[in-house]
Amino acid sequence: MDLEQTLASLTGDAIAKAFDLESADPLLRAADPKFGDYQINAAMKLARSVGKPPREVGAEIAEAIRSLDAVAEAEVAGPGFVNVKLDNAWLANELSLDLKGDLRIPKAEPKEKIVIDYSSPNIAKQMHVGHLRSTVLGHALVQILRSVGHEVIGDNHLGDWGTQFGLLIVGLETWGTELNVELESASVKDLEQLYKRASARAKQDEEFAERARGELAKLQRGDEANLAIWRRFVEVTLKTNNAIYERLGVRFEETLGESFYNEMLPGVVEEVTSRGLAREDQGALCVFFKEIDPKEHGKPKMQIPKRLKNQPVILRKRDGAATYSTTDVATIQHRENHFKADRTIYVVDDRQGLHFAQIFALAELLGLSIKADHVGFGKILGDDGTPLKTRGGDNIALGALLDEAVARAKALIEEKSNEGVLRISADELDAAAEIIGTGAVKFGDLAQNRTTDYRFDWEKLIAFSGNSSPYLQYQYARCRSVFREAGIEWESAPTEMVFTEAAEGDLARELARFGDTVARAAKRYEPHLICERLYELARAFSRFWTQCRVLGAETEEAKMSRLALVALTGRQLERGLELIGIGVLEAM
RNA sequence: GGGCGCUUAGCUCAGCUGGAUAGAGCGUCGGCCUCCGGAGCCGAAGGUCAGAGGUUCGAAUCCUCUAGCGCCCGCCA
Repeated sequence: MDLEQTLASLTGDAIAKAFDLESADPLLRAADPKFGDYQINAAMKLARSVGKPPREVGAEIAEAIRSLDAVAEAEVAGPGFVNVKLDNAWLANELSLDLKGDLRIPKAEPKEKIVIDYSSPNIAKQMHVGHLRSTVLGHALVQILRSVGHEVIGDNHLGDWGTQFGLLIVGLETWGTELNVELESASVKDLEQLYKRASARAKQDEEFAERARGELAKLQRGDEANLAIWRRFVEVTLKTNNAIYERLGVRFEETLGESFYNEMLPGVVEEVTSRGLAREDQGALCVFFKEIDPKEHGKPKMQIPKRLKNQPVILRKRDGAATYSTTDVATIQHRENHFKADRTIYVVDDRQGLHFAQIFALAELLGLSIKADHVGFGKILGDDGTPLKTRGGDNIALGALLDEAVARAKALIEEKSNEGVLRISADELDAAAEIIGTGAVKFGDLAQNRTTDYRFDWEKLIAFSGNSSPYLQYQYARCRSVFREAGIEWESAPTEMVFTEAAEGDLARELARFGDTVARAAKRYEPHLICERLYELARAFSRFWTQCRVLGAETEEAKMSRLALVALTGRQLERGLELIGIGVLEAM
């Protein structure tokens, strides 16, 4: 259900009617529980225009909304706050509808077609922690936006074209035999080693660098031999990455790397130039935003952001090669023209903020109407507050990171199983560890506000207590366990509810907020809101669990009602975790 | 030099369009297992929200300035 939207509209109408207004914003806010469930703060704002003291206005608002079915109590307090307590019977009915109606997540209006650009690893390099946030966040956003009704295309914009391939080809020629690396059997790790070596050599050895540039040029001209090598690089990298995507439960609708846009680049350059948006400078073709007047490009209302004025965008280097800016312009055009997308979202770290601001401004000047958002995020830091690396200073491979998470999960599951706290048998151990371990990594990442850097901490992640995914998975397993105990199918849970105990009402109030949270997470691109919601829900459930007997309830009606609460809790935990890409276990 | 961002409890972090006494987790201290799963529940201690001004009935939140830290800025992506 969409509790907040429903309440806001019900109370807003009531207020408008009471004060004879066209419409009114109730300024509805979730309240501190000691004051009620929600509070309406419109009285302070309305007081002036109505010409009455705020408290008096508040009293009238309280009076006006008291008759609503959804409202059990409404009282004015303090300077004019109106504290609202929800009606249990109304709430029970709404939650019952949620249970029958697949949670009734509110749909976004209008429905849009959205291309989400995420993960985007480079070819011939292992995926590392640097790709974790983009992959996990992007995947979560795909599912969240889909759940509110959008049509979403996930696109893996591979770094599969560029200068590294010249170096790789020459590196392979030079050290392939020595390092026992053959094209047919090379692993991504091998390629990464080759690249490092070649890159270092090129910095000191001009002749070597020149050879690399030569091979690159051949590749870019479409030389068959080099293309074959390049294809092999792509193939082996994708195969390795797919194993990781599989573990993460990530699937892309499209994998259109930079190379895909290659043949469109001259057209982009031509178009930008012919529209008078670019000019040559020091041999490079550049866009100088400070010289552009949007009015002359049919964009009278457009403001060029201040941050774009001081540096140009380079579309073509002195050597004639296009840059990633050009590719990104081609990409955004393709998303509008080919996919007919209404919106495109780039899940790429914050450091590229300026780049995307440039691309979006350029796209607008070129007359594109697609909406574009850069969903940036901060860095993952180690214990010492610097970007997370291995002791040797290398990036930590994503596969290795997941392995460690799973190993740590496994050790802890074994320990807890021995203590009798968990009931995971030996033959379920590996599968459970995989779900719990990878889930913990994802949750640890997604639970953070994406815009800030965060400190990666195994202890916190795998401690399995507090705000963590294992805690949520555990509460879910409890939900399922009651039904097994009761001998009732999980799918055919009772749906009618009656609340008598405080803990039931408290849990119901948490359950009522699920839809609003998903809607907000979708609107703001913030999966951490879902993490927060699920954690609040799980805590309320756990309190309910200690205070209310389910199977041992006093009456049959109470038992059925509590089973319904348990079922709805379980469904929200499962769906919420699914939205952020985390699996559950029926028992653990 | 220009631009973007950050600064909240001992530590790690939430805090939405401005609302009442700023919240969690971890850690610390103290309670709770005749009862459906204790990875649990209840409670306590712990804060000049970096600092100074301003707007407002009301500011952690909006504006300005200052300090500290981080990141970005023409031929890498």
